[in-house]
Amino acid sequence: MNDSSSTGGGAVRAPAARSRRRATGRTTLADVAALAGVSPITASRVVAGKTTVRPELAERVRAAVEHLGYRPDPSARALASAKSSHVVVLIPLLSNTLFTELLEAVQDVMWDAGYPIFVGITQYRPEREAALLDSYLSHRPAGLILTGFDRSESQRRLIESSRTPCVHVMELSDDPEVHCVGFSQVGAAQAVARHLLERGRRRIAFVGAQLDPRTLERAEGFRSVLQAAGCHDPRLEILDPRPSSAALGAEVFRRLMAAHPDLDAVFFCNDDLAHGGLLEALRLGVPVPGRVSVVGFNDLPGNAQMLPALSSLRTPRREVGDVAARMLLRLMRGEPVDMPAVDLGFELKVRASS
Amino acid sequence: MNDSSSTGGGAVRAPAARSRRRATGRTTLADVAALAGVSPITASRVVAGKTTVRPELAERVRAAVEHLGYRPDPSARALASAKSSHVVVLIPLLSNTLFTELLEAVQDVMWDAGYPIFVGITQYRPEREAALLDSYLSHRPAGLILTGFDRSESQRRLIESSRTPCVHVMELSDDPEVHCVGFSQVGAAQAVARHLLERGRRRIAFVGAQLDPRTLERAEGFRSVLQAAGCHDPRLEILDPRPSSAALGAEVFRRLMAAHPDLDAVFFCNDDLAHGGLLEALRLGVPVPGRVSVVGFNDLPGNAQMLPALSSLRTPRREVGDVAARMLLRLMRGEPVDMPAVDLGFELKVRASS
DNA sequence: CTGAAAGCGCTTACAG
DNA sequence: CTGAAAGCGCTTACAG
Repeated sequence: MNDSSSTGGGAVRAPAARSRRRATGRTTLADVAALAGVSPITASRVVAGKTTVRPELAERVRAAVEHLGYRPDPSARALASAKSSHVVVLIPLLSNTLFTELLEAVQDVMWDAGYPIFVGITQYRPEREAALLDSYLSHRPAGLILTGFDRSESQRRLIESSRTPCVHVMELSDDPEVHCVGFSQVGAAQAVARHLLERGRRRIAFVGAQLDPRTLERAEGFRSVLQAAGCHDPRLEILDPRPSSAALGAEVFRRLMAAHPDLDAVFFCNDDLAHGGLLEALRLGVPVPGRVSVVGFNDLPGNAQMLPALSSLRTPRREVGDVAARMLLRLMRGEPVDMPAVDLGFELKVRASS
Repeated sequence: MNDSSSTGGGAVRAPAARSRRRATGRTTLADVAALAGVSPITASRVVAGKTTVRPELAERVRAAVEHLGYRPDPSARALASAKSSHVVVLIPLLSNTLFTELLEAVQDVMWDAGYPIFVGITQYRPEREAALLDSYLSHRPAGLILTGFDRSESQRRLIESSRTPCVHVMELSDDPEVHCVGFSQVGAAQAVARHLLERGRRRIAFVGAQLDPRTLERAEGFRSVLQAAGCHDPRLEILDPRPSSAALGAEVFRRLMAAHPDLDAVFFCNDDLAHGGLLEALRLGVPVPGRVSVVGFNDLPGNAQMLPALSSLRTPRREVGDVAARMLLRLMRGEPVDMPAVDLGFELKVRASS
């Protein structure tokens, strides 16, 4: 009941007294200050959570805010302080559960901290990311979360000169100036390769799609281990530029089996590829893991239901999102950060397929 | 080379002449106007794309914008015009490909039109949606895209009173005041039920999870057709409140087969449930479609790879996103919209599983 | 701890 | 078609 008076205030106050007035009808900080009997600056300080206000006054202001249903105007705030109160997150795409889980974790933390997030989809295209960065940076975001490090020198300078706190996710850097949260893509792929070698496999194929930087790092890790074991065959390294999908996994598995009947293991760089491969094995009557071991990557939901259940390298994407968001929050507040690079590791989930 | 002078301008112009000046170093519309030799208002009109400026002046302004690398400040713009230039999209979650595809389509259209989008995840929780709406509306977005109609009267009033152009997606309404783009959830489920009846199935189960409004509408459509055919058995209607997943689909399928050995078809309300069901059938040795037909919903990627390939009802989520975004753009520009409700239909993809 | 003044960068209304 | 003035709602310095 009383609430209605706070929004319908347009008719009550400043009734077209001054002709040039542009009435938006919005409850402003001035309204709050007037009701609390303080100056707008003091009201501003209370609303912004500064502690330099006498408790008694602060209480009066809070009561006024409550009574009027006051909500600060983000635009006015951003204009006056030269800083917006939202966070920008740039990810390659939404069609990989990896990124949606990361995003949800970031959003959970940022929402609690009062920061809405802008999500930009780069589609793994550098020009698209550059355009997004350019556009979003003009909003002067409070913080920035970027996927990986694959960008041009001029973009790095753009970010640098904007002085926007920034955290990179999914990869690690040695540069102490760079803040990042992730795990070793190379190391993760090495763990999978070693696992297959330990299972006695020697003719091991690697299947990567999309060919983004992280996929190439995994290929590198895989290759290094196989070369050291003296069983690396470049013909078993399939790098397909098309986007990752079950259909592609099935297609590649079929081709591999036809060309290399002695194949005894396949490491798919993504679980959806592996699902396709596993189903194709079923279709072809190739026993898994009897004849061929199959391992996926990321360990997205659904692996346990596969036939056989799919072994996969579990990547900590929720944790990455969570830790990265908290780190960014510290940077945004100017608080010290323990370590610029946080390695969250990974875990090989061995199931029936290997 | 020349570009660097536009950003490094802080040292060049207004060198701490007036003491109170807060130097942001940003290139402003005033800089553009000065260089072009026009007033800021004229420059503003050119930048905003108004046609009421003499071509010659407009050209000078555009050249100045180009030369200085001027980018309008969104906050200042929003404050002065009482309108932001971004669009808010509220969806239940990111873990359903349905919504990520819809989102990508919306983003594609809005990006081209120059509107960044804010994405809010409601997690199917009304309180969460209410909080998001409250927060995002305070930014005075240029437009709003909402999933479905399931919200309280007070929220509807909040949206209404904000006068934000709004389009609803995934469901249809009769109300001519309401703008929406979607298809008939009831009709889609009826199509699946009829298809199974035509296949000679009589003991048909329905499996729905999450129990959001659209799932319940599908249950309703399914029920109506089976009742009309005289073969509705309430015990075969499984409505599970847990989130949809392959694991849940597998679990429910196993339970159903154990309790009702005479079952001859299952309609899963989501493809991930159906995938789990199909894999469980393989595991149990239940022939599909020999003994049991299986149909999914949405027709997300990967159905063709399943064993057997999964029949599913294809929903037009990309088209929904695309059409909804274009409709919203028209509303935002105050242009007339042909029809307030656009029904995009659906298509039953019959594959080997039914 | 508190406040009067100025300013953030743009656009709205009003005159010409 | 063009512009001088005022204002959007807040915060930053600067004084007390």
